[in-house]
Amino acid sequence: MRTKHEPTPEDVPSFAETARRAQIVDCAIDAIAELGYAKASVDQIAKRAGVSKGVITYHFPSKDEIVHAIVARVFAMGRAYMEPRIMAETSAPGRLRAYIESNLAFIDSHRKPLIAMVEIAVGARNADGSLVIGPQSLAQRVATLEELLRAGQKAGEFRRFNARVMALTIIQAIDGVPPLLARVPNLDLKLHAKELATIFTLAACRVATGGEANGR
Amino acid sequence: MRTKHEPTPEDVPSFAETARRAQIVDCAIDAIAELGYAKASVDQIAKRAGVSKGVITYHFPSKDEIVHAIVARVFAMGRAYMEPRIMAETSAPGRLRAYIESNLAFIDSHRKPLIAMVEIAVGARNADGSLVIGPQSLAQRVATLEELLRAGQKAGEFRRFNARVMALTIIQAIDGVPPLLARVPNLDLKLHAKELATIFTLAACRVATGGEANGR
Amino acid sequence: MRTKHEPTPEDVPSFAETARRAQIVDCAIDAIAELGYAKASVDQIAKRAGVSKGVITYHFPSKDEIVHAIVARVFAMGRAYMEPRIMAETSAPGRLRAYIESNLAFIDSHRKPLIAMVEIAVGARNADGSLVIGPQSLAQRVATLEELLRAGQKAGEFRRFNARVMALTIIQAIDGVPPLLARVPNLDLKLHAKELATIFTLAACRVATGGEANGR
Amino acid sequence: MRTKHEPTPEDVPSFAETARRAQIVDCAIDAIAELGYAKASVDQIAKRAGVSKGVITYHFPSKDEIVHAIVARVFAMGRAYMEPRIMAETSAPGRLRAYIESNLAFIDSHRKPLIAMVEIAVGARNADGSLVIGPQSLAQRVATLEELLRAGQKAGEFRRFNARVMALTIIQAIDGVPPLLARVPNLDLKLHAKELATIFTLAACRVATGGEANGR
DNA sequence: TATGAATGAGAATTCATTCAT
DNA sequence: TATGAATGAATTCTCATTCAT
Repeated sequence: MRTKHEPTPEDVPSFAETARRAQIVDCAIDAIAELGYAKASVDQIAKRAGVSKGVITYHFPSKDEIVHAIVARVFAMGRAYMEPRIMAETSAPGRLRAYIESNLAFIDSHRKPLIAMVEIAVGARNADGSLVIGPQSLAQRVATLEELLRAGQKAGEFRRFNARVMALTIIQAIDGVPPLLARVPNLDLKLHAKELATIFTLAACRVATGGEANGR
Repeated sequence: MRTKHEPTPEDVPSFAETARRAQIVDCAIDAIAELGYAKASVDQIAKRAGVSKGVITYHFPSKDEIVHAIVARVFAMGRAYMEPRIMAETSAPGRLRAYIESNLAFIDSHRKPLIAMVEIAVGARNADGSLVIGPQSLAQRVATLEELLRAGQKAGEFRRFNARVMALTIIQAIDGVPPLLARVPNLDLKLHAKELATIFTLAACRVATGGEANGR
Repeated sequence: MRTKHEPTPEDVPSFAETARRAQIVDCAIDAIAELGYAKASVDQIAKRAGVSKGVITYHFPSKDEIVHAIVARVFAMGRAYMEPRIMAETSAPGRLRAYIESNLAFIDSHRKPLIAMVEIAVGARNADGSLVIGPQSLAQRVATLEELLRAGQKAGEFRRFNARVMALTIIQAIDGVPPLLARVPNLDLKLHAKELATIFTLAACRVATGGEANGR
Repeated sequence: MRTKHEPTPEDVPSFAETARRAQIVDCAIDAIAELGYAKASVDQIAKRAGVSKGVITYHFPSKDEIVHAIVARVFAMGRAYMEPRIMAETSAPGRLRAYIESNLAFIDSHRKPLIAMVEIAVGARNADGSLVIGPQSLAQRVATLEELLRAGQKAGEFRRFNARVMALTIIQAIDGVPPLLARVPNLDLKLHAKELATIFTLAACRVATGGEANGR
């Protein structure tokens, strides 16, 4: 997979190598977002990258690995964007609101990658037929949000509810946005984020504070 | 083009014809739900139906028509299931709850068709590249729910909120369920439905009634 | 191929049978002329006849037999049309002119069948790969015309030329007309026939300058 | 889309590319001439070229393009062969004779390509159903020959006749030869050409008896 | 006789992957 | 590293033919 007579340490990819891979991943995202997963052939990706098809297979032994690289990259970018924004808040409702709003803001500023992710989520299968974006990815995100919610319940800021189901529901509502974007491109995501945050704040908080939850 | 003394109408398909088409649609749903849209070839559908590949094309001139038949059928079944259950309620919160719960109940009792619908929604393209399940399908469902919400606002049962966005959000939360099912098959949908209904009741109702909304 | 318990003599086809076969042959001619041989499927023929596909195969065990029936019918009709018109002339040039003009007149009044014949001539192959309209059909027509020409030479009405080649050339010029019609539908065939007749009369008759014309 | 320091023009196909395309066109000609257009599948062409089926589609995105390449090539070769031979003559009868003889000589020395052309002319349809070799190709050839004939009339070398019809007739007589070859392979084309040239020279040139020949 | 469902072979085309240069 | 030619499997669709009713 690598040339054997490499003098530098085996597994440290060169700068050029890294750049090429990044470029290919970018172009693959473009292709998948625009053409759909099924029509995003290696040819199309190569055309967008302005290189020959061979280059792709040189850097990514199989198409699956491109897909995995896309998934890994977008998840990493999402976490990097959201985490500081969530942690900047100190109250549980603040963190919940930050979770929802930063997630949608990330989606808003990375529309193509997220449309591509949706295509991959539904269309891409591993060689054995299993989904590329399987239950684990979701479970991990649910667990993180669940923890946030439970902390709020422990602190008495949230009412008693099934944290697992609430987390799942919030994530579903968020994950529904990218496919929506593919169909309604001029959607106002800021407004949408505010509304979602309000809805779930109203739903999670102790009743008396419901009215205030909407204010900022 | 036909013998002149033909008494029966031209285009009434025979019982056998109808049954075959239904069987093929069923098997196509199975194949798509299990293999994903991309891998659900006509061969696979034929294998599941226990007939030769030619039978499929005999009854459906092209694969696209099978997909359209699936979509039409599932939408029709969904409406048939939900409408009476929603109309049985008289209060706006009751109808909202009925909307959510009957929708998830329908999903629960038709898991495969709805997983197939998700595959189609994201993976299937018309010959011109456009999505088979386009913005119109969504817009129509949103409009229906929006009307329900507005009626509640007019009656003073719901607080003031952007009905369009709320409707969109509710539908998103519901539409997020089938892909969830594909990943977490043992999900408790009854619980999920209750929780969703509570969440959106809390979010939609005038604050004072929030607590009651959860009770039944 | 026939029902066995037929009380009437075995091989006398009933009137209905004959009519059906004629109708099918007609529709096959239409289909081939309009769609081209390759696209003239049994389905298309059946649709034009307003019967089910099975009817076709019932009366014609294989598609090849339909094609052979077309060829036989058109050849027979052509001979029936031309022979009396040729024989009505007594001089050799008169017969030559009658041959050419009656042939083109027949083509003119049977455009579809002759366009179909062209399609068959080039597109149709027997199971063994040989052409359906093979060398024999041509050879027979050439022989007939050759005889006519030789008779004229013997009578001193025609100059000395290679009768075989002249016959071939005339028939080629005639056979070139139907494909021409498919491309130039508003061709004036009467004019064309006159011109052809003149050309070959000039070429065949004894004239003073005949010898020089051949010189270089 | 290409590396920036690329000195060579974008669309100049490599030598190997050109050679492959030529080879494929050659093999397609063979296949069509031997099997007929309908049976000349991509598989057959690939088999003759000794390559896999994929190679064909790699160099020619669709089968239609192979056909168009054949047509373009044969027309170009024909013109290249005939033009100098015609222009070498100075008299109108000389040019007419050269036209006919060089055309048949070209046919004689390129039998397979011309049999293939006939197959394509009748069997090949564009995606929209129109003939691949349509009226324009013919019209263009007719126009060229018509001009030649008119020049001879203007110079007083040819008698008065309808130049359009004469041109059409000559071309038909010539175009009838390749299908003849498919049926009578041992045809003496030299003799045939001489005879055709004589026939049309007799028919076109000013002669004393010309008037009578037309009479009845 | 007639119907129309069923069959299976064969067609074009797309595409991930391999490989020599 | 990069290129682009080559491969062969997979897929959709067409169609002549068979067959039960």
